[in-house]
Amino acid sequence: MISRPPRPREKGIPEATVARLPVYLRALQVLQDRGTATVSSEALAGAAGVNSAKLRKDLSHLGSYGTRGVGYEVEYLIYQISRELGLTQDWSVAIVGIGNLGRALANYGGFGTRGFRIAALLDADPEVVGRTVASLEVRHIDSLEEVVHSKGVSIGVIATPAGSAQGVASRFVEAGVTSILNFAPVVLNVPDGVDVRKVDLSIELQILAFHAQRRADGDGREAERVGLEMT
Amino acid sequence: MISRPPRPREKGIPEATVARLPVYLRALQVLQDRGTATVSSEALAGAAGVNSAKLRKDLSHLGSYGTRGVGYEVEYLIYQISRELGLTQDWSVAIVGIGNLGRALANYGGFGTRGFRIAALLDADPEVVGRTVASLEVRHIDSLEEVVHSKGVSIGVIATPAGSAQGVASRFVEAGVTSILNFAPVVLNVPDGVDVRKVDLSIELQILAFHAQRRADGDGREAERVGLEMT
DNA sequence: GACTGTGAAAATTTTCACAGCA
DNA sequence: TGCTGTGAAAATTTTCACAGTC
Repeated sequence: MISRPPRPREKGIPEATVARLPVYLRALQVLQDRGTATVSSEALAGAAGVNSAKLRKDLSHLGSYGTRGVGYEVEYLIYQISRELGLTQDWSVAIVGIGNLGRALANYGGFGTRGFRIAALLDADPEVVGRTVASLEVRHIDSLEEVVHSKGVSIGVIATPAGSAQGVASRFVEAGVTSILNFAPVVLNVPDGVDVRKVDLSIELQILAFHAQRRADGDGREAERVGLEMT
Repeated sequence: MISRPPRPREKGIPEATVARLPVYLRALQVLQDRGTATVSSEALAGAAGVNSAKLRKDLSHLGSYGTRGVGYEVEYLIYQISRELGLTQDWSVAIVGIGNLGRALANYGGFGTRGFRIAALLDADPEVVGRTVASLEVRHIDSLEEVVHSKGVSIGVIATPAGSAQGVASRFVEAGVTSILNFAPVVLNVPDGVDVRKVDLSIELQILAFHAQRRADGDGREAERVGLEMT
């Protein structure tokens, strides 16, 4: 145990913090590209869109990587966050459902953000199978299990229609994939130990609509107070 | 004030609750399509992937729409949630950036989830401008302001490359759009009162990677305890 | 003097557990 | 009896404010 490099905090980084680390990482990479060597919590927080106390608290969960009176060394912090997020290794990703969205995802350069590699594209439509997308040949969904094993896929991305998503998820799980990113508008049912995240356009729109309406209502009440009638 | 229909809770629905209402709504619509008239908090919570206490607490913020001993009437609850989310009116949406992703969004049927209407597609590339996507002609980004006003756009969707996103956001804001859904991997800077939500593939992947690594580390420690050595 | 790291307080969110009603 | 609605407790997250260190 003594010869191990001292991993600062083995356990218990709060979920809310984990969700923000990628944002900090991106901000840091922008700074690095600009040649900035050092950054204060204030400045980094600004670039990441959070307040500086939160940023410091978040980073403190990883360890003491800053220097009082100075700030954080950009390169070092990038390395530490990357390591914490598991980006120092490569994750193999399979995308199922090569429709408009799947194609967009496959071609999305940012996918190749260091740490992720698209290992396979799968679809059920014979029309699509065999085509080349993002320099990968689309394979038939039937080969999901084979592909997962041969390519060591550890993250499955589901970009199918809603109706097919649960089936694909179950097959991923069955094949041993325990991380799933779901773009289909359904709640996936998976066993404990499987991590599902969802990205859902219409949910986001609905949340925006709620706030927009609240703003409008507020204006309405404003008008009432001033003596106008609403219709 | 007395002749108004009694709006249960004018104010203060917790943000966490707002974020889940769309999920409940979708689950309810599935139930409705199946012809279910009534549902218990237990059953609806199951379909939405949350626990029943949370569901009941969430719904209690809207008012008392259930019946003790029975459950919730599906149709009525759909109406109440829709109204709360502002889906009983139509929201005009403009999408900027008609690349792979923008096309996917434009063609995404679920967009037309009652309440939203794609009013315009905009792009900067002369190659793309003028083409027809999802039965809409793509217009040049220069007409953003004109389109926002003439079509009454209230939600702007940004699907441009990272470098163009801030500029587009500022133009949206300048034109009076106060709700923005951002797919570009940058933090947008907007004034108070503007609501930005972001959808970010690579952040989601990184969060998945974090948990996947943690599971793997756990297994490692497991192995250690059992006397194996890691390499 | 400047800026981090962090206890402690405040705010928010989740969960519990049961009173109350159909 | 069965299931909602909700106070109260627990857990999590955010914010404050300042001691500690470079």
